[in-house]
Amino acid sequence: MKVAPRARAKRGEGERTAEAILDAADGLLVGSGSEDAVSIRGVADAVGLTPAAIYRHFPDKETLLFAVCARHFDSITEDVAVPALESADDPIDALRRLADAYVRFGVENPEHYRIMFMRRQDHRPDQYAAERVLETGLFGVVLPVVQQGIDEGRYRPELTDPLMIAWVLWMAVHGITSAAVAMPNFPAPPLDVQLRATVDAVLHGLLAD
Amino acid sequence: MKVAPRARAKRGEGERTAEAILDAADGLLVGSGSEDAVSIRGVADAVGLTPAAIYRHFPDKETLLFAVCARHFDSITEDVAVPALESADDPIDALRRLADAYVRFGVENPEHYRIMFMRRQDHRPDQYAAERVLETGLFGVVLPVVQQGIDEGRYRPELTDPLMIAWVLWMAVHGITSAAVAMPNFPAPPLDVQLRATVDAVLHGLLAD
DNA sequence: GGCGATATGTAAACGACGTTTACACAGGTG
DNA sequence: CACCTGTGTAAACGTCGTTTACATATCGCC
Repeated sequence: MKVAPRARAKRGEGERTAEAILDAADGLLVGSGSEDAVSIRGVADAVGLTPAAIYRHFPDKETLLFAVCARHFDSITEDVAVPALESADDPIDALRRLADAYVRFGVENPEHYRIMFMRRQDHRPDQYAAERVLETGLFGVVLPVVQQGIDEGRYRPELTDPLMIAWVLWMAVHGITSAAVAMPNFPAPPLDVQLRATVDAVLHGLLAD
Repeated sequence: MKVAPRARAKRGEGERTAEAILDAADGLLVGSGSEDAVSIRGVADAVGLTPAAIYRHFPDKETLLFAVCARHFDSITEDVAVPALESADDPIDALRRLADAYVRFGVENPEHYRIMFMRRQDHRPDQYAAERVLETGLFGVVLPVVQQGIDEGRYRPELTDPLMIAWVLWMAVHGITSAAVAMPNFPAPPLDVQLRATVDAVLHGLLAD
């Protein structure tokens, strides 16, 4: 999808070009549903630049891909997590709604999810290391909710570490999401049934009787 | 790692060459720990053939990679699952041991695990479709164990579908394994602690009081 | 107002990759 | 013996990420 050459950006306007590159890359990623379809040359064509020009804005392809996904994932907090929290009755109901939102976001953006959470460590640019993933991974939102549940005495008394509780929950929804992303044609129970059963079981195990 | 040219196989001996190719590819995969390091040219060099000769034995690179991983995964049943079952006291203890073996196998063969369970559907050769994964995924071993637990009345009475129980368990261990494979440097609890907490919680949720 | 520094961009190439095509040859079968 | 087929090679194709050398426009500064 070649496009008319992009007008050269003025000095200091490079950030606009970088945004256009992100838009183009995201468009290719969403449109094709495959990371392989996003090539530097393809992005350059789509944005009206030369391949080499991409490297004025991103050090390599991995960083570009992660930047695309980070933008996508940033929206999950505002568009998905906050509404889920606001409509929840209590800190346990909130977790159920967050789990639902998380899985839905993952299967609706499968290639973004895979790039973010299912790649080799080596393919992860430094600035998207573990700490940052903790935020985009919704951990920052979930932890206070878990803490609130602890404070209200909702969990089994021996469970005092919010990180461990949040981790168990994340692993459960991440398992479902990554399996759905990697094996969408699997003869598995419907996604909502899976999720319901898993969250029920995990919460049953975590909550006080 | 170029090697002396391989003696031409006699008619009908092509299977030996295919095995040598699998060995070479597995060696590269294990040695490098990265799928990217396994190139058709590299495999050809390691086995003493020309790149084009690889295609006499495997239709494409994906199929070769999956064949390598399938061989690796076949060993999990014999070497890992069976011993775990034999040393178990009861069908619930068996599940704990299987979960342990599963996660350990995954983190010890991370690239094999990723290729098998964390790739795009499109990259999966037809013969390694969902049904086959059900076997290599230990489902064939787990299902009877779950059924036995149901028969013994160990699970909550409303849980009557062994597939759903097995699925919930698999999603939990798959979540842990795939997270460990994709993000080994994550500031997470130690793997055994995670696993213990998750399996405890899930089983607590699944089992009768 | 010119000048140099720098941000932005291009043209061309490099080396590696998966794969295909055309060809070669050996060995079992009729 | 002739032929088919399994096995293998040489050479090429097109694509990819990336680098290098070079161009040019714009801004701050004297």
